[in-house]
Amino acid sequence: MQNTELNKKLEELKLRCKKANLRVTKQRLEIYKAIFESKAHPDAETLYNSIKNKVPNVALDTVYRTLTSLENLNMVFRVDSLLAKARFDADYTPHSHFLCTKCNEIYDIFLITAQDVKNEVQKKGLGEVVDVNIQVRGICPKCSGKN
Amino acid sequence: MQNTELNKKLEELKLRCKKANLRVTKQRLEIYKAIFESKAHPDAETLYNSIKNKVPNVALDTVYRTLTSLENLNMVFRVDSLLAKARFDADYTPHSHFLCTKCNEIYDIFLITAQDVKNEVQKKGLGEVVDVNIQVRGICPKCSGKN
DNA sequence: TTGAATGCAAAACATTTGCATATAC
DNA sequence: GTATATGCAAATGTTTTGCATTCAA
Repeated sequence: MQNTELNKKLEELKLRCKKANLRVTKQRLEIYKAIFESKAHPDAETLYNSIKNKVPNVALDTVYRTLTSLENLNMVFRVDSLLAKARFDADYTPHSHFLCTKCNEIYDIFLITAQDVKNEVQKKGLGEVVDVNIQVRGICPKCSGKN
Repeated sequence: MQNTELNKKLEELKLRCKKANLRVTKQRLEIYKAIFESKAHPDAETLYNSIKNKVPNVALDTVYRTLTSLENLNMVFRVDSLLAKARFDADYTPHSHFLCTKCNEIYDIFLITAQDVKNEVQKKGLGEVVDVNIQVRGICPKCSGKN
């Protein structure tokens, strides 16, 4: 019995598809497998190329649509930020950002941990730190009340 | 004497322009002012609209070019990630990402602080946390050696 | 059978680039 | 005067959408 971990995940994916009334398609399974098996945090086009041999006629837009559904099923997530556009800041006092998924607002939050992260990365020799970007996604107090 | 803080910053901007052999233009000053004065982390189009009345003929691409130069001068920075494309991950074990600015590689790094951030945000009532995204930008050990 | 997923083509959107003109120095 | 920045237009690159067809349930 090989790939137990992957097989477990694939069963989980099938289960979640069923719960969400989504169909289990070859494309969804192959795209998920490709992400699971890669350590390179692939983008849509990379995934498209890596599954072409298994799903010859697959289209790039199917990859995009599949990524969105896998994301909604909480089977994959994006490594970059959720923001569609670049947004800018001139405030260099160390702070983090709270991105509200409801109102799309970005709030500055001040945490004690940004410097800690920098220290920890340096100390562990993981790389030379230029800056630390802590993004917290969630629902802000204003939106919490609303339905 | 009003706007001392802003004026200081504008002087700093002029100084850095001179050092970098960049010209001090009305567009650069106005775009910087608009970012400095806004708490909303504006995007390029928002900035474009907010300076139109002061620089009537300004073009959107000038805003983009100016944002790039302000970024290079370390007068502003982007709130979202540096990644041009969305990249995906299927690994839900709590981890952070080290983005190397040289090789463009994304490395998983395991820090003790992700959970701390979540706890701190919840405790302070800043919002309901869905997930914490810690991105560290820098230069990875592999690239550190190279020129 | 039937509604959801796919493939194809075209559109949408943010961002970038080429080039002639305007402008800071 | 000269090199850089700008404005305009067109291009680029990623992602999304409309629609007819295919396919999982």
